[in-house]
Amino acid sequence: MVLLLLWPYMNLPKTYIAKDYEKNIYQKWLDSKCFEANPKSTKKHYSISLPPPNETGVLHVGHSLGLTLEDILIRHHRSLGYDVLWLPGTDHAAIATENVVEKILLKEGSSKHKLGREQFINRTKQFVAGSRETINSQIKAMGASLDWSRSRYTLDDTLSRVVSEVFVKMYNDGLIYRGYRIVNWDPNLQTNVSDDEVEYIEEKAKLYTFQFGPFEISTARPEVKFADKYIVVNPKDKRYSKYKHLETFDIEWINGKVKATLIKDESVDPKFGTGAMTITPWHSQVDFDLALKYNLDKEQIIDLNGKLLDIAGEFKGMTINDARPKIVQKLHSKGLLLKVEDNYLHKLAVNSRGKGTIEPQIRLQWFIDVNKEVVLWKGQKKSFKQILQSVIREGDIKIIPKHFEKTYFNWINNLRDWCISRQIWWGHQLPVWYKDNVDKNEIYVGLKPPEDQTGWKRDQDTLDTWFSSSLWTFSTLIDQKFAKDYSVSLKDMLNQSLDFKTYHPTNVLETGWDIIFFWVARMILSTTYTTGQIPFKEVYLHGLIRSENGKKMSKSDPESNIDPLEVIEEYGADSLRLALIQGLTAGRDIRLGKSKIITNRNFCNKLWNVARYIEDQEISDDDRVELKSEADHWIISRLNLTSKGVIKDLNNYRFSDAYHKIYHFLRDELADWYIEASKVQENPNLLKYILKNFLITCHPIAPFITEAIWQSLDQEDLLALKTYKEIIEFDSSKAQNFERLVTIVKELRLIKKSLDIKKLAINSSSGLINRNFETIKKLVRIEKLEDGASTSNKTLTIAEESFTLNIDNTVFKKYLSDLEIKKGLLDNFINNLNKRLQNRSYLDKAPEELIEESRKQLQDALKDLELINSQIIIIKNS
RNA sequence: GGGUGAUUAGCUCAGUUGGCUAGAGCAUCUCGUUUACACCGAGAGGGUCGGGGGUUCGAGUCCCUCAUCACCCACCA
Repeated sequence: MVLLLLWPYMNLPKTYIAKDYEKNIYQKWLDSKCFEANPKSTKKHYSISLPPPNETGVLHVGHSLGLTLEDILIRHHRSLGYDVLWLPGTDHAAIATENVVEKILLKEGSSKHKLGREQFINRTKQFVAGSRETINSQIKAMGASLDWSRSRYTLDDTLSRVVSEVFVKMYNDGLIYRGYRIVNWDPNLQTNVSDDEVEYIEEKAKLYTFQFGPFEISTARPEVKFADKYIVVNPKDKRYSKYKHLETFDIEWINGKVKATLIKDESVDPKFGTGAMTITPWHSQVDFDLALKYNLDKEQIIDLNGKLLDIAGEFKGMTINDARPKIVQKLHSKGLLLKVEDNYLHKLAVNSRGKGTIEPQIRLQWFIDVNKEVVLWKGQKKSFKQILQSVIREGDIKIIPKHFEKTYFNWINNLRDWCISRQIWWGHQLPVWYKDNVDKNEIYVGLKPPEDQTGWKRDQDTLDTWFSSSLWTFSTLIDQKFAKDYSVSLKDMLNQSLDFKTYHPTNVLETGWDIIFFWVARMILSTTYTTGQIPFKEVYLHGLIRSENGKKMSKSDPESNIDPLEVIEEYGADSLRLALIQGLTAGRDIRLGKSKIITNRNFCNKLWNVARYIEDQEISDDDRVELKSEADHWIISRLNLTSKGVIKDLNNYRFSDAYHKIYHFLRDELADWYIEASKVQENPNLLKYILKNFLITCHPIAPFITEAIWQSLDQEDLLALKTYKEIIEFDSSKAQNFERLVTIVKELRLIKKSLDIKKLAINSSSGLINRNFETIKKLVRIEKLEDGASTSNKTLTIAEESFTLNIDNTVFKKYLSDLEIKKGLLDNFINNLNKRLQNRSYLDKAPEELIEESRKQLQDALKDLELINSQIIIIKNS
């Protein structure tokens, strides 16, 4: 006890326990309103829209990465002196949310249809109300410096208004149409989904070959074949050259005779199976396209619940899975089954939400036309497809990393009309009314219901979630006072909203590459159309986070799954942030495991202890900073380099490089060398200066710990409010002297270590060594060699400084082998340089600075070699 | 079938317009308890940069080719 009291007083505890600080610090930031944007400010502006998480979501490590990168960019720009807006919000996530609520209802023995639309929506609102705060508080735990005063939600009045406005505008421009098209129908969820939401799961299935009149046809899906009456072959296929295009055949089939027509079309692959196939236009996109091309009949076989219709005769009402073997059996009994192959690899289409099997259906749906050239962009009428291509091609928007531009173009080239209607209730209901009957042609599309509502019925469908999120960058910046004022047009709403005028286009969209089609492309589409502006100037794509063994993280595998909330609790948000950017490359997946997080927790603790040490120093009252020792000049030169380098890296999205600079400075320069040196040649005011400036540099990357230390330095203001500062001047020749000192210390340590000498003493007439002798003594743990103490003293020269050592001949000779190795390396290097410098072509073609550098390198190397040689001679002679 | 990315130390990865005597973290090994820190310090070992060819004064970096892995898109009757 007594002993403890005698220990020097320390402000800070010995280890940094993040959770003791982070919540308080975040609250302080909130209280100071330092995250709030100020559009009236005369500073330059910088803005990012947070990709809105699902309101019912729980923070996962993918969110953490996005939040970390965006927060770094945001804080970095604040430090650069910008007025900054980072706008948060949540997405209503139509299908996902409806799905969750339906499951809850199912448990209660209820269903959405039992409740009815209004009650169901109320129920969903209730459910959602609680969970939005959950995700937001988890975002705060990451340290994200969002402007919460501007938080938005996709179902806000303003955003809903904009959704309707854009729908109506597109409809009036003829860009939205209603039509019968093949859609991806999910019988489980009773809705269709967009092409991009369909996933394919590979499975083994049976491939059946049947006799179909004179043709043999193969299929994995006999149950849809009832109404097949078109055979398609390739026109170049010689096996079928005796038959003519449009020739008809009477064919015995599942339920008796059918009349079938032959179609010859290039799209058929003659190498697959028999080269002949039948088509089912109602339940296949490709078949549907063929049917359109040749104007063929289309018949529905399967209903919306996945059951067979009347056309199936005796099989009517059966589900597909039940009917399949029975139909095969029937065809077999009729002698029409020729072959069954078992291991046919087949890709099953499923909904990415809920994994229900997709059953293509023809349905009357709403679409956005991507090919109609009526959209005004840069003074020309273009199609959405053309605009999507041109903004990237012409550099209006830059994608980082660049190679994703190819993926993007590839997707756009294959883009079909975007199906925007969904048969669910949670979301933006279509602003569409029908007179009397849904199937009749009288349609009203408007912001408000028809004035005389008698006989009008609103479309029951809602819009694809991505329709509203595609408006996110600008719909969130519109003044909310306009939401219900229909006297103000959409154009005026934009023009009169200061936030929109100030912060749009946003500077960068930061998101995962997996969302480039869903969201990035659609934002460009909707935003250019509505505002005439691009939504963002740059797109930074990050990769997916994988577990340490390279697998996708999943909650079902708790061994490898990293839960950010657990990590924050145990190691702190900063450790997680640092781990996420260590080794990060744009667009590439990263592996994340505990070890990386622990490394960075250790790094935080190192910073903590450096601060602890510095705070313990007696700082003189005047607070004046002055450079005294060579170490002082050196560390300032390093700090300068680090600080400037980090700023440059962050300007260029080089997060990992910035990380390494900070890591290197703290551990290898400040802690290992300068602090140790400063214990001998004290300069506490400078130490504090270095710490403060280093904290400013680190703050965007590790905001919590830097702020915690800043607060403990008795600072009255918040670190979060500080801007980058110029580092004071230094003398570079003095800085270089210290560099030489470092070389000497390293060499002496090596001698002690490799020659296993416990006590080493040196003597020197060198000014550098004598000025810094106490430092060397401390760093190497050596003694001063008394003048004339021994006649067997050996002379060494390192970094141009000579000194004598008290080692005996046998030990000294062991040092020879070290020197020989060094000499070998140096010889090699010199040879290469000589070769290069004697090469005529090199001298002619290489840039002058480079040649100059080579010459200097050679000079230095020769000098080193000379020293080593003389050293070797001394040792050999001793 | 079309496309993209990757292949660098035992592991995870940097290496920006070619200038490299190829780096970092982790792991391994040796040494060390020096009052900021053992969540520490001082050191060491470890690589013919996937193979082959080419362009160049010069290639980890650019081009061609092969191999392996991962992913995306389309198709799969």
